[in-house]
Amino acid sequence: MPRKPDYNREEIIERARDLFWKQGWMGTSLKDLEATLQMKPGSFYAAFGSKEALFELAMEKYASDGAHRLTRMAKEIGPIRTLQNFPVLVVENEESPAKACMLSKTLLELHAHKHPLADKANHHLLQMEKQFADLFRQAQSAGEISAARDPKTLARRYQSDLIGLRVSAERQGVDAKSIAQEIADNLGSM
Amino acid sequence: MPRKPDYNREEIIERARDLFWKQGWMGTSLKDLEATLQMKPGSFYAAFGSKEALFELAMEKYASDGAHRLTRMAKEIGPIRTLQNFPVLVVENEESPAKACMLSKTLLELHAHKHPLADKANHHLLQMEKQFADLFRQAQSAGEISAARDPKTLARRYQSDLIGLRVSAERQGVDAKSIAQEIADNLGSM
DNA sequence: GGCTTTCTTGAGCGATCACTCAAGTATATA
DNA sequence: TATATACTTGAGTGATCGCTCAAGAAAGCC
Repeated sequence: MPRKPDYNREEIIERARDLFWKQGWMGTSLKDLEATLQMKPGSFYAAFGSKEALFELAMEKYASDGAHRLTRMAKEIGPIRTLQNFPVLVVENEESPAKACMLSKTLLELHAHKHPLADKANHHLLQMEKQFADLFRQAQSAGEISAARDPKTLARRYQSDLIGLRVSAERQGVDAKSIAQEIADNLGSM
Repeated sequence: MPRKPDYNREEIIERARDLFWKQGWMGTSLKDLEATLQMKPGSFYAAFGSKEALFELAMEKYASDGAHRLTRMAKEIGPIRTLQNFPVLVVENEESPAKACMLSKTLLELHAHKHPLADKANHHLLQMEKQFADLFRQAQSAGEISAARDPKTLARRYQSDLIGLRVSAERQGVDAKSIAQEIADNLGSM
């Protein structure tokens, strides 16, 4: 009977993700969203309920897309090369809205305010860490790196370095590709 | 002839620094500042001119205090132990307004908006990097670490790792002290 | 075509933003 | 003590914040 929405919901969420990723939570106003998503306030609130609800969807999309990309890479080139290539790819990607990780940015911006979105960002980061640990475990099983060290410890350090790399990549006058290459090289000699 | 201010300017800047450091630029309103600094808007604007001007002073204080602390440490315990201890100290300090670096936070928050404060944060980060490079150079001269690698490259990587560490320390459920210890240990075997 | 149902539109809500300024108050000099 | 010179106060500025809702437009079913 009724009318269907004029927009593609998934595409809207992706555009919102890119805008939030780039500008942050407080740095993105509803005017910004209206312009980028081509939606008037009424449609926006009918579709998503609130700015916060959309941010949550955007962050989930960010996290799950990242997880899928990692899984796909691991299938294609194996765990150790995935771990080595990932930092380089992230830094080299000229199309992404920002070099820095959206989850880190959200955490840093909202942690002090005890905003629920900060906890959700942390949750996604923990999931990512688990995925890294899995890849290290697989690399050890395949004999690609030494089995002496705890994969969870390796993942924790790897993620921390990756976060630092991605913040550095956001800076001007810093050769982030070199840092990424160093991280990759370090993994090669373990 | 005139009346003197009721407040100590340096102390006010320190309190502003702590609040901005914790809550960020957009996350800190003038109401917040009025409450924390115990200043009414009129006094505030007479003393500092704008929120932005005070943030800049706060960031300068943050940077110069950090630089002095590093210099002092290097005099007391030498360059390599300074580089090793610094990450551990930063993570263990329970009194600091936030674990993450104020400069990184400012950069991430304001870079996309091309806000002048983002450039100033980057400038201070570059100064810090230079100081780290100096410490690596001193450590090489003293024979404490191998002279094979470029001190600037070492500093760049060190700072990137430090930034990652400090973001990680802001998270819940992450053992940042272990990461800090790993960074320190790595420097020991170079 | 008429009816129902949903979507879109955009003016406008109260709250809060960074900031201003006229009036009042305190202090050092004369 | 009188006066000049800041400094402090806080109500109030226009702009923008996230968000609401009544009215109009479009599409599926009879």
